[in-house]
Amino acid sequence: MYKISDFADMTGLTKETLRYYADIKLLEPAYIDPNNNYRYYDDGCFFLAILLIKLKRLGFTIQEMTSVMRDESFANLEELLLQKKNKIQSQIDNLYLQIEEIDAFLESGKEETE
Amino acid sequence: MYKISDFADMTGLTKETLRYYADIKLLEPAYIDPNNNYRYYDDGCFFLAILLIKLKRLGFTIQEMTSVMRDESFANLEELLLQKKNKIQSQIDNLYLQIEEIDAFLESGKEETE
DNA sequence: GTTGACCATGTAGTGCACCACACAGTTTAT
DNA sequence: ATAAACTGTGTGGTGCACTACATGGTCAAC
Repeated sequence: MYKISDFADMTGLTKETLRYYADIKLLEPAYIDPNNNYRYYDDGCFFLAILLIKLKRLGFTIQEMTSVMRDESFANLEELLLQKKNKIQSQIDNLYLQIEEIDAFLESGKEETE
Repeated sequence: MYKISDFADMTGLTKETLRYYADIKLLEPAYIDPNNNYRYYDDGCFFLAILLIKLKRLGFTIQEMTSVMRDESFANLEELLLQKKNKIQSQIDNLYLQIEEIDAFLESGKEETE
């Protein structure tokens, strides 16, 4: 069992982030001492934290990560990853549309000065 | 000279947005009556508003639009559009990296279950 | 001249993902 | 036993681009 500072060092997350993740029930401590409310994390939490950090790098939002965490067996992890891929692809498509619109705008500007 | 509600109807921006744009000096009224502080917009403002709305559709942030507006002659508009294109391209590149990472993660998951 | 529509200001709230701080209780080391 | 280091809670702030009030003054129509 690790206290919050130790766990912060282990994971690279800050204590504040851990407190925040606990508040929003994204990553809850394995045990909370009822006497002083100290949070205690264990190796299961560590595994989950590593996964969270990985997902964060993959562009997952807190909400999306919460979906992953709610599914304790991770049976749907692959499905959620595929969903996320589709979301990112949509974002890319939208950004390409913006580029096209900018190109069109640049072209229209040129015509006016011709 | 148009009062704020008329100008809001003309542009499709809300009164609140116009007030906000005035506050941050993105789009200032042509005249402010010193007696009652009423904002009055003119056709020059209308031209600028149309440009702003266009830029917003192209993905420009308020800060980026402010850069455009500061340059009254719009001599640098093309340059700023090209800069924005590059920024969007970077975003796209990053999103592709995220997709690649998700693919790698999916692959690693498959290996583990083999 | 009074009602209703309009205008102003200022403040607070939205969603995201935290960070920073003040204050107070607890634990650990000496 | 005391001081340092740690923990907790709660509140407010960040940046973005607004939106939504509440309150009060102003203008136009009848």
